[in-house]
Amino acid sequence: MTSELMTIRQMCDAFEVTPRTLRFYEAKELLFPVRNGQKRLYTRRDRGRLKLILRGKRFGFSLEEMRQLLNLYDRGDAQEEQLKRTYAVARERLAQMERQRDELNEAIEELRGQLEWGADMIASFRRPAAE
Amino acid sequence: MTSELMTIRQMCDAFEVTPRTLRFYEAKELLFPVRNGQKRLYTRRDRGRLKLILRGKRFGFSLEEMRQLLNLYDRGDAQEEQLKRTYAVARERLAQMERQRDELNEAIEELRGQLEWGADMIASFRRPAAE
DNA sequence: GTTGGACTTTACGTTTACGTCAACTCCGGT
DNA sequence: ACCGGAGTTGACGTAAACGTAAAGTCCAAC
Repeated sequence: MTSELMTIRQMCDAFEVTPRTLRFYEAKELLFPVRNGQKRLYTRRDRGRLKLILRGKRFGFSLEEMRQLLNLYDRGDAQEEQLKRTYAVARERLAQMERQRDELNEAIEELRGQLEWGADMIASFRRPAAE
Repeated sequence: MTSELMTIRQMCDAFEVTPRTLRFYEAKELLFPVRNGQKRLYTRRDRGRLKLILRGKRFGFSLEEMRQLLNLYDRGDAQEEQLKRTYAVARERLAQMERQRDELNEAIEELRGQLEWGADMIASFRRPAAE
């Protein structure tokens, strides 16, 4: 079923993305499907890359960041230095996400505070410069 | 010092925004400074609104949402129904933020998991379709 | 042989919240 | 009269990640 080469539609169904997305990723040099005449055919390598791309997206990596990471390890020269760099990038992103989460939590607490006062919060919308 | 009417620069310094921002908010009908000839003069009302706008931004409200909320309570008809609607909007937003935070936490956990495996995570970048 | 899908390319549109000019206009000071 | 600074309008630019037509190609089925 999961044949060696997949059409764009099979890919879309498998990964829940649109054809536009796959072409877009190709234009951004994230995927390199082979061609059968006009048609794109996605290899196992493309599927692997796409899987990582989507995972990266969940982590908040930009497409450009993913492209760089993928290309880094695609050249086969996955030496110590390169590995460490990827590792560093990932840890940095993790730190960013944690900061973002903390900010979000602060905002939540603040908003929750307003709401707990009940109608007082609403009043603040009516008497803006009350203080 | 905090005179009744403030120039655009005074506003910028007071709220740490750029002139562009204030004009933008005006174009979006969030602020309504009066004019002294060419120049904009911001009233106490504008300052109150701006304060709420910036607070709203921290809560993740879009400018359009803030405009609606402000206008709602600006018409003076802050009746029960209207109040409840604002309250509802705020609670909904809070729920959104909590969902967002939860998703972020999941992603963080997932990424942290990868990192804890150390170099194995990096390896996953080399053997995409390993599974 | 033609119709219908599936696929293709090209290219402009969308969203949000401003940034960044360019070209004025106005006002106080010298 | 002239200059500099502050303020103004208008318009185009930016970023990300695609969406959405428009128009053409290709192959199998009828």
